[in-house]
Amino acid sequence: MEAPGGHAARADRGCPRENYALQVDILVAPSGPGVRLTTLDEGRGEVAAGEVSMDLLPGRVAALEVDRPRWVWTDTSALYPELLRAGVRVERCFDLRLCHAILRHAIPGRTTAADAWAAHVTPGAGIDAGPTLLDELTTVADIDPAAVLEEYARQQVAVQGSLEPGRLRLLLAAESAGALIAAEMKHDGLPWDLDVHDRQLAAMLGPRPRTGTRPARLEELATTIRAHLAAPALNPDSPAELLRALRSAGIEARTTRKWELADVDHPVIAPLLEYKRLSRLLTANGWVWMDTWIRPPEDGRRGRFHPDYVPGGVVTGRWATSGGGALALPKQIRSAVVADPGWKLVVADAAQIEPRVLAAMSRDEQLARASQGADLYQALVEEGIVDTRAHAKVAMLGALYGATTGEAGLLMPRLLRAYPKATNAVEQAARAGERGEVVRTWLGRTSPLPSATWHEVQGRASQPDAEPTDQRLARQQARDWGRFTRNFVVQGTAAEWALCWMAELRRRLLAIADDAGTPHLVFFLHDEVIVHSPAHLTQGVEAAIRDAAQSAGGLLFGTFPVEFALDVVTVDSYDEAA
DNA sequence: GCTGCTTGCCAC
DNA sequence: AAACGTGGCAAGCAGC
Repeated sequence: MEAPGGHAARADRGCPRENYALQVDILVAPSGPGVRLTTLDEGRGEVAAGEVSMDLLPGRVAALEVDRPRWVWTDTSALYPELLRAGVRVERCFDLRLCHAILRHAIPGRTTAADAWAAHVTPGAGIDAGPTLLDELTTVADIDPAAVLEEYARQQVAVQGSLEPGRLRLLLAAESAGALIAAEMKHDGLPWDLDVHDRQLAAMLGPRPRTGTRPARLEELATTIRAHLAAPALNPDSPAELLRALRSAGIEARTTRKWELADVDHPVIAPLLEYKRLSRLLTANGWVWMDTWIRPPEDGRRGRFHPDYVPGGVVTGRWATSGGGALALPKQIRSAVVADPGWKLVVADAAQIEPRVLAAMSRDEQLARASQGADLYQALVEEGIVDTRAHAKVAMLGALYGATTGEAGLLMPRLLRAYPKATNAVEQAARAGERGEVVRTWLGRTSPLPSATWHEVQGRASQPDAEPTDQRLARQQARDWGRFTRNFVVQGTAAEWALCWMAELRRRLLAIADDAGTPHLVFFLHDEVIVHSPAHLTQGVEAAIRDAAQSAGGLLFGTFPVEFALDVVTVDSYDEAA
């Protein structure tokens, strides 16, 4: 059986440093019907090379993996799944496609300890001068081995020539580790109990209906809604129809959004909101979704949900997902995420990760002090900055997202006074964005430049004959981009911390394996992980998760005294986690 | 029938 | 009543 713990056994786990000093890279490049493997020594000289057919590749990789090389290949997502299917895993890789995407626009800006995160001008002054083979790449099949080696060398030079090669190297390593983890998580899948899911749906919607018909509960609600609105033919799923019907019933709604309707006093509102809630559940995670995305159980295991994780899929460096909507797994159906018999889920999420990251990257000692406890928001209350935890959260998120109005806007002066370094940091990033400049994360991922249209609008507004509407539009647009760059630096750095956390965790989990199996990552979402673990190993897993978080903090921010608090629980099903 | 846009809602 | 960042996705709907 293909256990998640199918890793090649190693005698010398847990002391990688010494071994990394003797780093050997093995280049994997398509060649004819198979691949060409080229072993490089530390001076990047070729020491061995050979062709291998695709069907023999997994065996060859497994054999070579004993020496713990770093696999250098163009695209983990294209190659690694096949190795995984053959039961072969690797410890380290360098993903040329992902690293290229980072380096392509990296700016060799001057950085200092105080403002290393901050914006640096020079649009277009990326490390590499022009497009390379990877820019036109749609498939890796046509790249010859020499071109792969050339790209690798280029990237090494780019890193070496940057002003923070250490940070960039860490980012590329983390990004590449993420690519391995993403493929492994897709391969292993998230344990899923189809019966629990079906019961949950039936309890809320009624039993599974024939294809193409509404479940009983939804049909009932639709009838009630039609009666209240005197609209016998109304399809509640059509916003346009619904809006017309609401209006003829005397309800002055602008849209049919739930938060707008929630304030309306009318007997149709309650059943309508209930309809929306259930309809969403049905269309997003109902029986069709179940049939499409859950692989049925086999020999003693539960079913599995296998979403595609897309490392680097979000501009900020967060992962995207594709298929099954794994980015928004509703709380309502998390009870269907159930560990296999004899196994547990260890669920961990980083508490208030973005404020903590902001404290570290801005070197704000005051905010770092607030990070010492488990609840940073509560610390703001205890420090007397705000009066309630809710206010602390609103104020902090407002600062990170660029809120100017409402409660967040009102609380902002207090935050400015209490944490000048942290608030300044995000303000600087926002100002840079408003000017159309590039900003960078702590490890050096750079924000995209605004579009040509954006610049045109700004240009038009600065003409002497500019209309007030032009100027208003330009100001609006500049602020929009400023909010984006403001959030970019923090969200992106938090994503870097999370990548390091996972990479460190993955390494530690391999050391926990025993005969029952290897605890392994089965889910990741921005600041949260789920590890599927044999029940008797969960204590070690919890410790590994905490250790990994501390290591990640150290890797990024050295000795700066910021804490990365976690909420960690061991449960049978995901809904039991807070 | 296909494609792309809009609306609305889920997650962090 | 969206304000305030990043995404994916389903259904409706207009246009080809």
